[in-house]
Amino acid sequence: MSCPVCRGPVRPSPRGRRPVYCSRACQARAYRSRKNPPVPAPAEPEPTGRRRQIAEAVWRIAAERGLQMATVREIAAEAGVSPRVVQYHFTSKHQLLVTALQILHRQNERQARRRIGALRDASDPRVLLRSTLEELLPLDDERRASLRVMTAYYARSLTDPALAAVFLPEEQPLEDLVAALITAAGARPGIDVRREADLLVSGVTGLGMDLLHRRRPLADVRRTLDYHLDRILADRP
Amino acid sequence: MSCPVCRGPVRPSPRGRRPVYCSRACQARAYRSRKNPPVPAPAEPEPTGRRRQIAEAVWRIAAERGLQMATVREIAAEAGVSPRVVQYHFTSKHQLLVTALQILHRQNERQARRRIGALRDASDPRVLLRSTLEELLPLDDERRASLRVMTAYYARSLTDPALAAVFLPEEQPLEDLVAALITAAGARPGIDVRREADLLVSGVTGLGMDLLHRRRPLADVRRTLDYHLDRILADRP
DNA sequence: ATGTCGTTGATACGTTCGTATCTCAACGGG
DNA sequence: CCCGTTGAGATACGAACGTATCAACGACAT
Repeated sequence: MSCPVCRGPVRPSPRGRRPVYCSRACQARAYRSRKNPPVPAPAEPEPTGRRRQIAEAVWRIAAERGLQMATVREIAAEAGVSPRVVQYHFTSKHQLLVTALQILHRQNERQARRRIGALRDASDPRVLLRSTLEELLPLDDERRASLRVMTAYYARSLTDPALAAVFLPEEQPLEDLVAALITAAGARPGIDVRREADLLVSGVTGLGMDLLHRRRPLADVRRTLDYHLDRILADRP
Repeated sequence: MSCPVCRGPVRPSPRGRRPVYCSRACQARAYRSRKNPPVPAPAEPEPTGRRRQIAEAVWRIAAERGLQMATVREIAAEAGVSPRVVQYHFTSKHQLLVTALQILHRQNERQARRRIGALRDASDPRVLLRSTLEELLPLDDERRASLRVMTAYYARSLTDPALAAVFLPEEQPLEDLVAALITAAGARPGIDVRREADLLVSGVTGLGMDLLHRRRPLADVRRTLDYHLDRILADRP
């Protein structure tokens, strides 16, 4: 209950943390003597990805336990920080949720572009189209988790304009891309590329949700997809 | 090469034409649904009274403000009863949410059957098929609200086995119905009815979600649906 | 040596949550 | 007439929620 430097009395504060030192001078002196005998330096691996680190905690909680379990205290524990740190880096919980969705949204887009871009040179347009569509399916743990998070956010966005704004602004670049890929791969005569792209994209979305629920085996989805690609695309020589 | 009825494997025959169905029973079932498309009895009426009154309050709150706003006190206020009454008629909040989902699920099915059944006599199979698919779209306030509620529940069911159990147990009667309706309306040669039904149902589900978000105009969805029905079904005389 | 600034720790505040408890009115059969 | 059962009101309780407050910290500048 006394100042560890000058042994003098410490005035208690009416609120918040109890003071340790009796004055700013004693605090500085304690700091200096603590630093002079230098410790090997614990070396922090984290530069300052605090906001991202916290956002990732939101994703994990939302994917595993649902968005309603993403409380400030849970998020902080999952991120390995104190609740105060969450509070500091995001002005409110709502803003945190919106930001976490924005980051995930951008990352998904970048990830998909990267994966598809890797195939662009080496393979034929049909493989490219198929990969683009499969990008929407929960084919590995990462995409499954991401799809679960996006699903939770989608439901909440129906009653939260700030979240809806993250989903909406773009005007259907995915459908455009799929339509372009169909054209590039060569459509059979009589095929309306736009309408086929519309049903393919929304259909793969729906099939992905069935996969999440395990309401349908993956092989079945693959077979359905193959059938429709065969149907739409002209035979290769 | 699987049975279009039960999806099981088909044993090839040593003589003659390759079998399409895995058993005589499946062949007969396909014939029956081809001749007389399903849409069975209107089923039993829903329970009335306090429990239903409270369940409806849950739906309204979930549709308008989201499932996370459905607290016991809010539900009671929306239903016009005291919180104690909610507590009395449902042992816990979780059981209330599950029950509300079950009732809505059954009601949706009954409603769809009724609406489709009304068309059964007067119109041709193509109209029947189209109406069945449009039943999944938010075409009026009632269906829009219902779809919003079901979407919220779907998201939560990913992390709640009791809710998932309401969605899962049935083995794809909707896809079966659509497949039967396609067969009844007359498919073009080369069409795989099963695969078409799969993509149609999941596609309409995805398009319905786009409609909820207003990410896509209704006329666009209607045109996409028309295109695919034209593509699948043989021309009528 | 002290000041500044971005960051974090510990705790407090006021509210709302789901649920439990206690109470009473109405009713029907013995 | 008593008494057990059913339905519902009023209120309490402990936990968890989002957020607020302020001292302490560590790096750097002066």
